[in-house]
Amino acid sequence: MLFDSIRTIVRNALERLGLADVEPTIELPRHESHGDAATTVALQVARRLGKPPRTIAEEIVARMDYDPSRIAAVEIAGPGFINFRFRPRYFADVFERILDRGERFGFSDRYAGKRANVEYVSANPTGPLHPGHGRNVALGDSIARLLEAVGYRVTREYYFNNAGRQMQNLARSIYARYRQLLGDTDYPFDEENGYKGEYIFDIARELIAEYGDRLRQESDEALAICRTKGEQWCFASIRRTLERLGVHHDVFFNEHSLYTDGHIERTIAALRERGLVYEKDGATWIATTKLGLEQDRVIVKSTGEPTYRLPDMAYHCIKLSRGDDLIVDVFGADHIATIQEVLAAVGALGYDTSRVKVVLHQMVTFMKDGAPYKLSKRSGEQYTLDDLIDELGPDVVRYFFVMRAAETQLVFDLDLARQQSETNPVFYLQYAHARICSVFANARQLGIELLSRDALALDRIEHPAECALIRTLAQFPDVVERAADQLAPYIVADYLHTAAEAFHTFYHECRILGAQSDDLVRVRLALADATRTVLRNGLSVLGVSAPERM
RNA sequence: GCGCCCGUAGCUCAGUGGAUCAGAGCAGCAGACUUCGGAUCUGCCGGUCGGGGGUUCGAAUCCCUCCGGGCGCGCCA
Repeated sequence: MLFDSIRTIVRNALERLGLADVEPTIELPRHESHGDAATTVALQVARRLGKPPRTIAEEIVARMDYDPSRIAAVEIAGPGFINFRFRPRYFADVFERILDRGERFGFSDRYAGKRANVEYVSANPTGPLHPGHGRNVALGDSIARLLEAVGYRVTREYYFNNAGRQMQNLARSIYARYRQLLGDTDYPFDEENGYKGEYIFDIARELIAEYGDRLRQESDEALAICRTKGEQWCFASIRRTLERLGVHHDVFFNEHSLYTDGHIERTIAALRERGLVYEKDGATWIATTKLGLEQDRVIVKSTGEPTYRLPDMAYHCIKLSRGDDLIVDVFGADHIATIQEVLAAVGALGYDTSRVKVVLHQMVTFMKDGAPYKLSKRSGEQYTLDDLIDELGPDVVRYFFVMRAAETQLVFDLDLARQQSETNPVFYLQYAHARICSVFANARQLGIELLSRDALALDRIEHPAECALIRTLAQFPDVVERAADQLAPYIVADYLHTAAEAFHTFYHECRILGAQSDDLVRVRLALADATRTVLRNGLSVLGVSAPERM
């Protein structure tokens, strides 16, 4: 948006040079002294033309046709960069286009008509979400919001397994606590595999309230009741936590349905058909070495039960056959081995795995009292994601988890996050938004209305801080698109800081309601309003609220 | 041992598939409107981009190698 006119000017010059096929890249120079826009197109074509880039730059500039009331100077610098300097009129034109987009500024329809599926959280119902899950939750949901911001129709999916060994352990854990609470204090608890959290006692207490001592006679039926009760309790807990973070899934996919629907059978048959399956030591193996991986893996144990890999493969076959244009899996780093096997197998079955994008985030290290704070569901620790939200609020939690690139090992200092509440990056953004809202409240009291684009005297824009703010705002749509393409919400978080900063600087240097003329008051109010839109839309992508006052 | 990720300022991190003087936040130091929210703004301090090779006119960025951290490498999920 910022460089649309520049791109046209450069394209036309290239055309006159017989280089109509070249797509010039226009960039924001790293240093302000290098102007407002720069193109490296002369360097791009230097090799092809066999001429020094500076000479080419001169030829291009000589053939440029531009409006001197918009562009102050075109300079050739260094090895052949072409730098442009804008006049305020140029920024006024850009601002006009920002205003045209209104409330939707920053969002686009670039991928309109496309469908995306984002799978995240996918924690099994064996306990409350722990803080480490927070990164997956925040990352996955922000990615879903980002994709929506560029036009995708997004399905948010949660994959879970409510059968299998883990659930048996849960049931046994609950049953053991149930018996102990009933007075059978020597009833054995499986220290190795059992879930030790306090919440198991809570579930057991609910069972006592509901059934009294009627489950005291140990039976399959009693365990089944424990299992069902445990699943319901855990899912309720998980959903409550997600709700607090503004996260809602459209589809809860039960792994068990893969068995009842016959998908497991069909997948294994299809793999067998391609000669990728063999029997050894009583188990069934997949020959992933034939697909370029390190070693073969068991897909059906000698007991006849599939390993987790097989349903994962079947599940991805289903996801790929639904017709989504993009499938995003948000996983923790511990899934790295699995995802390779799954994609290799599914690819061998003829599915186009290039539609699957895996966002693999590294682990989170929580620091408390200056030391790593170990959090494990089975270690008996009580600290949960819910506790973290209690302590820091949903906005801080969401922001902190997405503020860094997924592949960094996030250090989350619980003490710092709490203390930081005054210089917190989240509050910096929210404060800018609240401040703008406050200006509008004052404007309303003075009877000053926000004017429509056509009624604004945009030629009154001349202050450098106004131009700098417009320059920053104009980048927002590109930032959103880049973040969506890279599935990287941190890019938006980073950008919002520079946007808020540009506004605060503008606010200090330019009086809005006290500007010299009514025209200028209106123009600056419109600038503040556009900034508010950017902040609101940007924060919404991150799932962070934009309060009107704080 | 093998695979993937990371190593940039005291700390946490950017650096858009190479190119015009290595950037930001926090911490530290020094300052700032008689008026729109000082949860703000301005400036300063601070880095042989983990080490060493290589490719190039040019490397934080690409290749090789070593060192240091993380996560995996089950007939657990």
